[in-house]
Amino acid sequence: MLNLRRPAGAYTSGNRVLDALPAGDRIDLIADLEVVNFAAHQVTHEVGAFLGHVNFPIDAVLSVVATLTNGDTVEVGTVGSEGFVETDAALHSSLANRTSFCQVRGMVGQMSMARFTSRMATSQTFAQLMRRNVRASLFSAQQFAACNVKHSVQERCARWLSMTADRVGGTEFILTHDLLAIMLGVRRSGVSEAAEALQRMGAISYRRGAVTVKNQKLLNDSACECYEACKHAFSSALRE
Amino acid sequence: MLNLRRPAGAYTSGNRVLDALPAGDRIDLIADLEVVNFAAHQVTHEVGAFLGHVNFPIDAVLSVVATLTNGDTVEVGTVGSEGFVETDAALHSSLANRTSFCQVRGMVGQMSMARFTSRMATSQTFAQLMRRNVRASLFSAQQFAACNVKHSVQERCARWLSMTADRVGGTEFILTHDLLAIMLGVRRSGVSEAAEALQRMGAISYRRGAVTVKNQKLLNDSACECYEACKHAFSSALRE
DNA sequence: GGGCTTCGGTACGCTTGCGTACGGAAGGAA
DNA sequence: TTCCTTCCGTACGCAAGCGTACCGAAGCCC
Repeated sequence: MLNLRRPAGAYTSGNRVLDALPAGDRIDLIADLEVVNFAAHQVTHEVGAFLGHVNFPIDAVLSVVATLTNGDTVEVGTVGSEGFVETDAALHSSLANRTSFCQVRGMVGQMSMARFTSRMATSQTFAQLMRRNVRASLFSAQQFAACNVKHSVQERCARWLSMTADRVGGTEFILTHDLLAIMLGVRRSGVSEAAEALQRMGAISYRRGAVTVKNQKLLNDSACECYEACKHAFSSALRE
Repeated sequence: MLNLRRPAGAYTSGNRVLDALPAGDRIDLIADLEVVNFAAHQVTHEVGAFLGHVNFPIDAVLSVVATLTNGDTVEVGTVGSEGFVETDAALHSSLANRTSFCQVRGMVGQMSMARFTSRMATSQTFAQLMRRNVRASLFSAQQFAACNVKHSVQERCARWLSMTADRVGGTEFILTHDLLAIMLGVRRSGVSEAAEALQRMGAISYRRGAVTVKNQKLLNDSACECYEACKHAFSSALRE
């Protein structure tokens, strides 16, 4: 997953945004990135907090959530190795607009805010990549807004599982129905029913606290269009 | 509304983002802005379109919508004189990620993409203001995502009407129940029922095709927290 | 003024999903 | 092993909102 040095200086970090940089820009990332492990449910930063560094997921999956005054929490963004969550940093702010936390445990490459800011200022390529990613995050949040009002619980479950499966390396990952329900803003038992249906059709199987994707295509097809839309938004942010 | 020149060179455009610029930066806005009138329902740009210019509303209200493959359309952002809709432009892209159109007719200050880009490059103050506004737009889209899944039709109606009332100069504006229903992603008759309730309590009154805010406080109090949250996000983007 | 379109009031049965609750089972802790 | 917590299956009545439909009225066009 993490390939610290290759002969031609083609350092790859494991984060696809950083790896989309031209090889020359990537070499000195070694000095800038500290690889840390995030545990599941570990909060990366609370809303309003000072952003000390920017997190570039390698095989971890991070979630951005909006917290309502009654304590309800709804997921408004998810990021894996195709991005980073600190959109505020890329918009020259060092205060977090939203809380985010680790959804699926794994490695994250951390860049200090100072290094990040300095790279933004000195490398147009870097800055442009970050901005494209912000664009994808905005698109994705907008898509979620429409999705949440137009698509069924089952479609949204499938969407979430599809998205997460893409971001996790393997086919199995840790997840309780309860947490997924909170992310989607629905009942726990609603998720249990949807998961049951997806399992019956052979798309997934699950045991206590973990999901396995059995048939990726079936799962994707059960998801609403928002899965493909967001996937496309993030992948084109890397290539464009 | 539009004050073309004042003695000390304190030109004000009527758009609060532009007017938040230091007086020195504002003077030459005269050359950069063309004030045009948008008709209700006029599309400012379709998704995927080339952005020829950036629209800074003066007394018009613009909406950003996500269009689903079945043709359903849901509002994912609204902007009045406190912002601008072309977040893509501020992120150095000249392609529109979303469709946007004029919700409430009125004046808009248009800046060509070339001028906008050049200002972004030459004035850090300008660029920073634009980025702050993008941040508010992102925050707002995220809030909508949570709102759409957690709040009732009536709360969301009140939220929308409160937001729009703030953006329109006066207390009355043109609006059909049908259009509001489309924006919120709900039934037309659902909006009619909510509007009836808001009218009964004395918050608004309406006639065929138009709404009048009778009691702003009552209306705000009927709205969900998302009204205040978004209002705060956009206003702090101007001050911070 | 007459005709036609658009808009809003209202109603119907129906579906989805909510809130809640209870019990069983998995699996970690002691 | 036993206990205890966490997680999931399932069920119930209920509320919100959907899809649809019909009608009358407002208001525009000719």
